Amino acid sequence: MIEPSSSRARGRPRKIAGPDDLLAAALRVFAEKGFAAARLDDVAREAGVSKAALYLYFESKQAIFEALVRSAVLPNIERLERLVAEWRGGAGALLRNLVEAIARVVVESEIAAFPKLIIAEASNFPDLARFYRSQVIERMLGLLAGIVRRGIESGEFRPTDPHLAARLVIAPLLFSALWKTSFARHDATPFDPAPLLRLHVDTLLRGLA
Amino acid sequence: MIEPSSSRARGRPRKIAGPDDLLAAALRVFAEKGFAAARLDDVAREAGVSKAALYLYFESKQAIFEALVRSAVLPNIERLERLVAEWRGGAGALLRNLVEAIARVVVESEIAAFPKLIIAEASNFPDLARFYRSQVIERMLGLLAGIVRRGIESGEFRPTDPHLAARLVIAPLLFSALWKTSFARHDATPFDPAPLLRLHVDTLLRGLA
Amino acid sequence: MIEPSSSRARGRPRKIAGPDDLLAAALRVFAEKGFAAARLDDVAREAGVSKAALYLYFESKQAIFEALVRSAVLPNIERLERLVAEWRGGAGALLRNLVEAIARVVVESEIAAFPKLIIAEASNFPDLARFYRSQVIERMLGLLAGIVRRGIESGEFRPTDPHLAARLVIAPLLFSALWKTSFARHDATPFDPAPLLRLHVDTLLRGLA
Amino acid sequence: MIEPSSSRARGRPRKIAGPDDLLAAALRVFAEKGFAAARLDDVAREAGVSKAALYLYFESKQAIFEALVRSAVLPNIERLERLVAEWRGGAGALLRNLVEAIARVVVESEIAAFPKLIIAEASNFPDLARFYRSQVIERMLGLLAGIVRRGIESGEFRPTDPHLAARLVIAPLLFSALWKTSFARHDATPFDPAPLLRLHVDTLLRGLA
DNA sequence: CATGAATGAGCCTTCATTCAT
DNA sequence: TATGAATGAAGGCTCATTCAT
Repeated sequence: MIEPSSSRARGRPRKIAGPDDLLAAALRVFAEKGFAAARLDDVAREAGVSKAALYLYFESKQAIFEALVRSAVLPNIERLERLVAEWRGGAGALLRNLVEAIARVVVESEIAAFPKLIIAEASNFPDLARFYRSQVIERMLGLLAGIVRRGIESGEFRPTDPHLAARLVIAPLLFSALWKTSFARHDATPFDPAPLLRLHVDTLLRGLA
Repeated sequence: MIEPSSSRARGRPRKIAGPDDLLAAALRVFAEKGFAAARLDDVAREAGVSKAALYLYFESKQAIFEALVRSAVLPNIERLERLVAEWRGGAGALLRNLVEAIARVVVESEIAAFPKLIIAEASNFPDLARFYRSQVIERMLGLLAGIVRRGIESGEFRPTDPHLAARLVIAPLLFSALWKTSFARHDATPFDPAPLLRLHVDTLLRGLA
Repeated sequence: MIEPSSSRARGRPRKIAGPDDLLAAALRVFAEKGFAAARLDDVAREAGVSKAALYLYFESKQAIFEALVRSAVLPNIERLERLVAEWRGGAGALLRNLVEAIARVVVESEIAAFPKLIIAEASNFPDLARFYRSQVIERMLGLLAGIVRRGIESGEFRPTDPHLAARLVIAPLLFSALWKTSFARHDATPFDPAPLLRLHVDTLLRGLA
Repeated sequence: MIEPSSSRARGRPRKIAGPDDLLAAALRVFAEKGFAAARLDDVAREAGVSKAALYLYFESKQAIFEALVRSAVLPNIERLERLVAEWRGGAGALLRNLVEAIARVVVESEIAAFPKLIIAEASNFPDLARFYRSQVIERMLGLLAGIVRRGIESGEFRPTDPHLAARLVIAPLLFSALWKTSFARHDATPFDPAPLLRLHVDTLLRGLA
């Protein structure tokens, strides 16, 4: 998870920048410029360290990018998987809950920038794209497909292909994340995906019923 | 529209490369690498001309990118607007038709690369992002919102916010386009968004009914 | 052979720098600083071109070094081999002639810098060292060993190991080349290996007799 | 002399690294890479200390190099001068003895790397080159010239320029040292200059007789 | 004494852009 | 119109050197 010093001891004020802070800075710069257009000068300045300091923790610019992706996604996926595993209730309500949970992350954290970054650089970093696809996308789609399947088995949903339905669940979330990172910047009113996602869940649940 | 020499005079076949060919080559390279990582060497080689020749038609790399975006989107938007204007029938059937029309373009042409490019470079080229948003996104969303509004007025759809519903229509199309350009590359089976989009329209129309 | 424009058409004044000129400049700078301490800025300035121009002809700094070594040695070796092949006379006189020929090259050309460069960088560029050893050193030692063997067979020389004797012939020549490139620079009187090499041949021929 | 802690107080074994150990490590690294390509990281690791520790004893990388040269050569020169001063016998036998003594050092110690280092860096460190030339080369040549002069005066040698003859004595020794440090590395059989140097002395003494 | 962490300066390399032909 | 050749302006990366502990 990319939060400043999230792995540091609580309560003890930190003086120096650790790898997590560097990754947090890198995320901000990469999210802004994209990987190729981002300059390590900017990442270093954003982190408050010298450019050379980046090389104390990472082998190369590409290694920073890879560490960023690898470090930021798993905790969130795992949180969602826990939410699903512990759920006691109907499939529809779970879907609604999941979408709201994801929406909160999209709104509040910088994580919304990852889809943009992955999409932009997938063909330049095929290994990373494969990693992200298997560790994030497929796991999340699998999670959603499982919920849909449960809903079908319980009679809550009509029979459909759960894997396709999972993509239908995701699509407006992805839309919101991309909109936030790419277009919302210049809007007068702050970006709020909540109404869209409420309508999304309402409509989808009706559609699947 | 990015087709080799599509805007050239009919009847007089050309051998040498014109601006449209250069843009077609640029689209292929930009789609593959992204704007920043793309080299004009590659664009020139892809177009079969010298690197200097690019500067006979365009002021700069950025100008190529802008001309690319500006040239490629309007014809398609206009085609869709014509399709909608000429439609005689229900709103649901029109939505289904529109989604299918867009899906065909996504599958068959290189146009599917534009969303990726725009999303990736929106913050580096705010003017271009604004242009794309107003000329493509807003027009398309407006089109769809109009259809939804018509459906609501005719009683075909339940009352919803047409602008939000329009985004729900778009989201799986965007998902398909991005999947094609970023992840489908390494799949064994060729990418086919048709089943997903069929389920999408089915579910959405049920959900909006 | 590293001579400005040696491969250019005679009589037509050249305007632009070709690879040979770049190598000639590189030799001067590498000879002065050594490979690692040499800056491509210096090579470029010495050649009168921009630093980027070096990359029109060579892949990297190392490639320049390798091309330099590979291009400069063969013509000279071949000249010596021709001299030996065409020799009609005694082994001793041939040795004296060879040493004088080499001495002239050492004095007049920049080639004397190669031993220093190879010796300094042999362990950093093992492939290049192997190339130089097999294409220059071994060939030259073979040439000399052959002459010594001829001298022994003709009774001109006493029996000795020709390969060792060849090294004895070379050693003062190497000494002279290294002295020129490393120590003679700061001497008041210009460096002249002739007296040393005269004594060398005199003494060696007496010693081998 | 570069031996671990050779100048330390006798009887008190030390565990931590002193300046002599650092110089010994520096010699190994410089001999391998050359001065410019050697990294202080490597020197520190070779010495088993931190990179910062080098700066407790030396002002700079260049200072290490200079201390290395200054410390390593004088003891050996003095040993040779003592050997010569104490010699009771003919000039030829003394020469043979000297060459053998030097050959042993070349084979057994790392000192053989100095000629390579000095030759490679002479133009980058003119002061050091001057120091080495006056304190090592000139003294050694003077020593040898003195022996030759004695041999001429005693009638053992024919009249020649003693200074030139001294260079003839040195040349194959230099050749051996350079061969060891630059080319012998990749040979299957270990490098042994003894046969060459035996033939050298034999031939030279005959030649001077 | 000793070091881990940090950095300023500099170098190799790339690439969008220009220009003479 | 078209290009091969050339370059200025960075950017990634390295490394000798410093400093707080």
